[in-house]
Amino acid sequence: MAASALSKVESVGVNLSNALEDRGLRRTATRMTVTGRIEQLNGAFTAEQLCRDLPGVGRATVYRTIRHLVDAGALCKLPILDGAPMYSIARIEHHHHTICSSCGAVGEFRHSTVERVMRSLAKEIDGDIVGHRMEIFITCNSCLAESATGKFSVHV
Amino acid sequence: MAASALSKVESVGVNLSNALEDRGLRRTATRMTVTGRIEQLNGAFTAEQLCRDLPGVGRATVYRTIRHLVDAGALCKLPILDGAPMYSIARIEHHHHTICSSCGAVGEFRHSTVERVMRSLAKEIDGDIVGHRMEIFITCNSCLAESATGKFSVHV
DNA sequence: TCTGAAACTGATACCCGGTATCAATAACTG
DNA sequence: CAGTTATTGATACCGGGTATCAGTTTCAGA
Ligand SMILES: [Zn+2]
Ligand SMILES: [Zn+2]
Ligand SMILES: [Zn+2]
Ligand SMILES: [Zn+2]
Repeated sequence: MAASALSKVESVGVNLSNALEDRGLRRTATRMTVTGRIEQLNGAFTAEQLCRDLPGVGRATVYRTIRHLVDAGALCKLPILDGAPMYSIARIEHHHHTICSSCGAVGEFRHSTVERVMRSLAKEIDGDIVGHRMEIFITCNSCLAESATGKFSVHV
Repeated sequence: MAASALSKVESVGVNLSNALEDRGLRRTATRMTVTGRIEQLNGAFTAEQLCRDLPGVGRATVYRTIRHLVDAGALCKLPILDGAPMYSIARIEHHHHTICSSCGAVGEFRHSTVERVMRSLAKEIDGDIVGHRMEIFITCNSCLAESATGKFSVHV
């Protein structure tokens, strides 16, 4: 049988504090607290959310740690129109996001056809393609149940 | 001959002040100044840029007018990771953006294959798809010439 | 044309997310 | 252990954007 073009993003065992260490940063207790919390969360989060979850850690440190992780490629940063960016653990693989327009829940997916199309675009776009980003706005199943009102704006 | 899957976004004659009037807003001199300036600019712009261009118009009014235009669907708002969102006149058609990672220049395009793929994704994604967004990061031709350093970050 | 209600404007203060500063502290090195 | 360097977090600050609100403009109706 043909494999589906859509595939889940594998939850590769990423170790965030190793990612920091690999950048020459020290493995401190505070950083372990932050990375530990991020690893506990299963899904996307905002910086403020992390601050709330870790009242014992200074705001600056939370933001700095997130920035380090993004720089290390261990977190991906997802721009949210009209809102703070969200972060999620970046598995090694390239992927895209689904965002529930109602509750803001973020999911990840890969789709081989999408990537093939992107590749084929290269011939037709002016300039050198250096990357791309794609988000699919959805109403997630749990929100469908409650048929909530839109909270995130959508670029249709 | 077969039409290319890629097409330029038509520069439909959009009248921004009409768009405001259609929402029940008054056609004031200040608003004409703002919409006039936006129509002069050919391409994407930031709110601050518009404020600079129109020192005679209050910041609040510039931001309010932009918001009205976005609400009216006459401007599209493009999230820029690590930067202020950019706006461009929203032709009626659905489209996507190219962003030069080096200079920030924004272009628009449509690609029928992309839309077909998005449509086909509907079967495989959990929840109801309500929209999508896609940006292609490029190094534009003029930047290629100067091989400038990256300024905008890219979600690879 | 006058008049009052409603809309608009812009100076201001404020909010929010995020960052620079910097003195105090912790972590390494030898 | 002592010196050096990295880290931390309180604080002040910054940029983008919005709420407020008094003064001005618009406009429908008399
Ligand atoms: Zn939802
Ligand atoms: Zn992709
Ligand atoms: Zn460029
Ligand atoms: Zn599309």
